[in-house]
This record gives sequence, structure tokens and C-alpha cells, in this order.
Amino acid sequence: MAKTVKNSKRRMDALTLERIVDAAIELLDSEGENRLTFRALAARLETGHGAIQWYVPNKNELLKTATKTAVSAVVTQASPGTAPHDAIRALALGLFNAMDAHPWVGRELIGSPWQPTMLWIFELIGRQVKALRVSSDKQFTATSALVTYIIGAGGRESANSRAPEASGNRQELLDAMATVWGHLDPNEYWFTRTMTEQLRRHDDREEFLAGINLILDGLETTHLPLHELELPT
Amino acid sequence: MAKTVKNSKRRMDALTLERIVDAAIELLDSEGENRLTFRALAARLETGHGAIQWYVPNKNELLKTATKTAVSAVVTQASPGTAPHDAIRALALGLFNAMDAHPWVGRELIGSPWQPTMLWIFELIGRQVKALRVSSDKQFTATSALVTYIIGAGGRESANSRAPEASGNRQELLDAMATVWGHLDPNEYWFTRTMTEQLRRHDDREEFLAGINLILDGLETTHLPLHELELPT
DNA sequence: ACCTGAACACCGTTCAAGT
DNA sequence: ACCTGAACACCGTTCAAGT
Repeated sequence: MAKTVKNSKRRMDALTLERIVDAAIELLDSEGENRLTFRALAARLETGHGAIQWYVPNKNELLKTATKTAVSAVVTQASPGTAPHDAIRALALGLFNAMDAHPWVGRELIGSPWQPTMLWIFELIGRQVKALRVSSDKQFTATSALVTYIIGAGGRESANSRAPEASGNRQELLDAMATVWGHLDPNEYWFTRTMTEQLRRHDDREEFLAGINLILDGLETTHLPLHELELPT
Repeated sequence: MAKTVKNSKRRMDALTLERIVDAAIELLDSEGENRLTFRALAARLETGHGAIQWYVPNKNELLKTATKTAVSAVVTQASPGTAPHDAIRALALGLFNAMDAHPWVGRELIGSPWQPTMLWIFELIGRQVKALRVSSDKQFTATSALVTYIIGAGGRESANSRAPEASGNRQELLDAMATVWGHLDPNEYWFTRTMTEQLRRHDDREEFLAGINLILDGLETTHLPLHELELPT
């Protein structure tokens, strides 16, 4: 305290990359993606908008850093004892929650799949895939499929939170969509119409995990004819 | 011909929504998403930029219409005789190709999952899921999972085409990424490192379809203990 | 009905100038 | 080293004015 006061030329709350990123995340969460501007950030941080650019070269970089921060807050490594299936589900759900809480994360992750954050996700999922004893020539495919599915679901979830109809709560949005589905042309949309009630009642996380389970189950399918399987005695 | 010439006050190539959308798609494909501006469009169509707004109210609507046009050009209904598995793979691959050819489509579809185009995709996939005789309480889950995976893969593919490293051909990009993977810290990325060669050699469409197959296989898993299965005699 | 382009209120980014 | 804000080159959108 005394130190900062003594150095009177310095503001107590000096600008740091961390403070900038935190403020950016707050702004992204509360105001949305296209309300994050250097000028708005500068106002919130009580500085000039050019000053921010000294720490972060451009808006793209700012978004990347914010994404990394938001994701790594949720994604932790599995505790050693966990079964691979459960570890994958936990990881997936963590990512889903992060993208649900921060609607801009999904869009950003999908928009630049080669960025370090994606690589880290790939690594963590891949380790568990390997622990599942998936044959080595299928590990790449399996990990890719899981990551693709997770990011796809997160992207959709992100978009849902930004839906124009989502001003109210979630059930209102679902009811509104269900009403639309119920009124679809029975000739053109005979399948979707029958799903109206499922849409209204579904739980996002349950459906998400059910999809993960489908992929995990698919991984165990050997495609051998049954009589070649080792049956439990 | 004579008709249009006679009516001399009218330009031969009158502005229509269709011409606007076609020009927008060309611009999106060749110049990228953020090079599509009303001013650039107006220049290409040799008109004022305000004129376009008479046909399409804003840029969002223009993107939606362009997406619908690009997708419906590839997505056709399955021919009656096709087996459901094959129909799903064909649909999925068609969508993948569309998103590969038009890198902006993936981003747009994922960005607004409640739009009519997404509903139509859901319908077409759902019909085949039903034809697979998936039990009725799983049809919603199965269709959602497939659509989520397809869109996720398309989104990634879209991003890859826009990758800064993708200026050259695809193999150059893969080689560059493989080099990065090969140089990763063996302690932090011990799994990903082992996937370097798989990354370099993988085929996007094969991997994509392999993921579809995982989900389809998962759908057939009954979760009954083996001794309760009907074994072939 | 359809088209034009000036005008407005924003942006991201650069940069000379300050401390 | 760090901060400031004017300046520039763009945007999307609106709209009075034309044909």
C-alpha cells in the first residue's frame, strides 16, 4: 500500500494485461460480443483507448486471450483415480458449462481451431481416449470426433444464449420454439413436428451428455460378428 | 432481349434479390466474410449501396439468405431406395462439402441454430434416424447429436479454410501444423505429440465420416449385458 | 416502385505527443 | 516504459431526394 502511494505518479490500479482481459470478459458476458470495443473497455478502465493497444496488439488477440482465460478456469485435469469414461464426461461438461456461461467462447473456439486452447482440449480428451484402450490407429479419429462434437454443441449453446427470443428465461425460449415446431407444415416437416414435446422438455446438458455417450458407445463397437466376441463365461 | 431494350428506362440487369444474393456469395467465397460490405456489393452490382437495402433490410438478413441458398444447393432429399445409414452419410457429406466450399456457411449456421435452414437439416436427418428404427424416445437425442456433430465439423472446416497458414495448399497447412505438434513439450502434450503423423496424413472427409459412423454405431448399442443378446445360431 | 448518395454514428488501428 | 487522444480509413444504417 505505502509503496503505491509513495510513487505518486503511478495510479494505484496500474493497467495490466490481466486487468484488461478481466474487464473484457465482463464486458463480453454482460454486453455481448459486438459491444466489446476498445473505447468501451477504455472507459471502464478509465484510460485512453490507445493505451490498451500497448498491452494487446489488436482485438483478435484480445478475444483469444479472453477465451483462454475463460476456458482454463473450467478445464482442469482429471483426478488420477477417475475412470476414463467419467473423465471424458466431466471434461466435456466443463467445456459445455464454460461455453454456456460465456456465450462468446464457443464462437471463438470454433472460429480458430488451431489456437493453443483447442490444442489443449485435444490433449486432455486424447489422454482419456488412450486410457480407454482405444486401438492406436483409432485414437486420432476418436479424439477428433469428441472434440468436434463438444465444440459444435458449445457453439450452438452459445448461439442460444444470444437468441433474440432468449430475453426471458430458457423455458420461454423453448416454448416459443416448440410453438413454431407445432405449427410447421405437416407435409414438409412431418418428422420435426413429432419432436415438439421432446424439444419442449429436453435438458440441454442431458442431451449433450447423451451425444457423448453415443460416441463412446460407438468406440466400443468392434464390428466383429458376434460369434467372434469373447463372451463372459 | 427486345423487350428489355425497348423499355429503355430499365437497366437490362435489374436489381433483384437473387442477383444480390448471388453476388454476395461470390464476394463471400472470394474475399471472405469481412470483405462483404454493402459498398463492395454495390460496386460489383453497379448501383448505390442504399439500393441494396431496399431488397434486404440489413447485413444479417443478407447472410442468412446467402446461407440458405448455398446450403439448399447441396442438400437434397435422399432418393427413395437408399438405406438410412447411407442417406445420413450422404446428407452429412453434402453439408460438409458445402461448408468446405463456402467457409462462411459453417460460422453462420452455428451462429443462429434456430434459423429455418438448421430446421430443415434437422428434419432431413431426423427422417433417416426414424427410418433406422431408433426407438422413439431416442430419436430426438440421436438427431440432435448428428446435427451437432455435422455443424461442429463444418465450423472447424470453415475455420481451417480461413487459417492464416492456409494461403498455400492444404498439405502445406497440415505440414506446418504437424511440425508444431512434433515440437510440443513432451511433458505437457505427450498424447498430442504421438498423433503428429496421423494429423499429417489424415483425410478430412474420412475422419468426418468416421465420426458419423461412431455415432451411428453408438445408436445400435443396446446396453444389454451380452448374455441377454440374441446370438446368431 | 425503385434507385441514389450524402450524412450520421459508430468502429479498429496508427501514431505523434506527452509523462 | 507507459499513457493519451487526435486522426484516418473504414463500416452499417437511415433517409431526403430523385426517376
